[in-house]
Amino acid sequence: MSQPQFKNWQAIQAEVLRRIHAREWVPGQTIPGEVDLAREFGCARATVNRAMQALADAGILERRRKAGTRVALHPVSKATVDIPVIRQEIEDRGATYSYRLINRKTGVHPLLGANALHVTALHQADDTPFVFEDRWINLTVAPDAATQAFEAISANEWLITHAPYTKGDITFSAAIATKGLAERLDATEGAPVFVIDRTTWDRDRAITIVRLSYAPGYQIHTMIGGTI
Amino acid sequence: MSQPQFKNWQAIQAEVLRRIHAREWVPGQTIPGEVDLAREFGCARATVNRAMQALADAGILERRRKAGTRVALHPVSKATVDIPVIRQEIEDRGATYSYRLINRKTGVHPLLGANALHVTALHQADDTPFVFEDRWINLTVAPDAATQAFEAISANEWLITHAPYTKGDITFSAAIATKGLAERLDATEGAPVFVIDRTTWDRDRAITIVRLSYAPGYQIHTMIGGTI
DNA sequence: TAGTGGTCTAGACCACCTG
DNA sequence: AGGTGGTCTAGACCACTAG
Repeated sequence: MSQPQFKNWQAIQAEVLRRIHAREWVPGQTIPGEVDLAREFGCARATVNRAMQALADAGILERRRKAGTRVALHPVSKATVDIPVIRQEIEDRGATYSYRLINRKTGVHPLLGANALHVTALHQADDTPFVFEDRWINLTVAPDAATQAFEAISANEWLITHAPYTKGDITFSAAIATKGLAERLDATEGAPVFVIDRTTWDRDRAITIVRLSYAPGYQIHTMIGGTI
Repeated sequence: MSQPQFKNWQAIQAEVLRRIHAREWVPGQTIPGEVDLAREFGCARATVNRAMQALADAGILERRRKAGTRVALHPVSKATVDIPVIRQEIEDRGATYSYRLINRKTGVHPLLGANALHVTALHQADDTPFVFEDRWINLTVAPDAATQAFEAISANEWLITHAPYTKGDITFSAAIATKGLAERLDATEGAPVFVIDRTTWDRDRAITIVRLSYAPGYQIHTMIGGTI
């Protein structure tokens, strides 16, 4: 038995990936079970399981009890996008962060109801407009927000420490700068604007709904398969 | 000992999340070690480890040997975006997919070198332009592409099964439809266009570089914390 | 209903890092 | 230098589901 030994799950993961890329295992094909692989690799089944679960999380493999493990037919690539706090996003670029509250008043929101707070603000990088924030906060869920001026600290930042969420919806889209938005962002009317709409929830109650309109030139960068 | 028992890692994960949301453990705070938690939860340390690793992957916790585990100070939310094959993306919307090759010729690309293939094509949903694909393929890495007409099958689809990649860079941005692009997409000049630039690699060799320009109205939707 | 992955356990050793 | 997380093991039982 001169079988090479694979003693940790990362090595097993790499070997499985190698076989897929070398077409020893092709998409759609069922690969050997964990017991067989453990024997072949000379390790415990739990170690194989660890490696295979990581690959299944990444979308490379599809696993089902009884049916076994198959190489994914449509490798729906999963890209992980980091959604940082705006302050940090600006400071990570080596720029100086500044914040300016534009408006703050209570009102009625179609989804959040009557007890809602509407806050608009501008985040700047080196005193240049970076992103315009248009936010509604549910005061029923986050009553403390009613006592916050949001002049020194942005709602973006305040909410993180005062109203943790359990889940959120995010939508990325492209839009055109309207006249009003163009003035806020110091851009020309009709310029392309990257827009992020986000709703965050505490269980089933919506905490806040925000639209972030980024100044022209903004990009979101991410990687795929980088960690595997 | 009337301690509630947490017998599986999901239950432990839920309990940890509960304590964070209930502010029993606040951001920045070091939480008890795995041995202590295992004793408290009445389970094995490996089970606690499983739960904590999942939370660390999600960005909720920060773990370091010797230093211990802390609640993340800046919960850099990680949103997972699925990047499906265009055909599937259209069919998932209940629309009929169709594809039309626009141009195909070899040429020189500044990054891929002289042995490159340039392919432009249009993907349609119910015969309406959906996304314009502008792609370069490295023929040194994927020589089989030279014999492919890309008339019946799109390069987007062909590459998946014929040139698996190990990693990729992705950039999302917003742009304005130029005159030429507007004609391709059956849109008006100056309309907002969502753009995805992607470069995929096989180890250190770039396989393909593609720009996908989506017809106005396109959105990418994703969730955050949905799986936790 | 039988086979496969999902998970737990108790113990062990190791790698890393902070103090 | 010592404490913490990272990982492996051998064995066991359970949950799901294809045939």
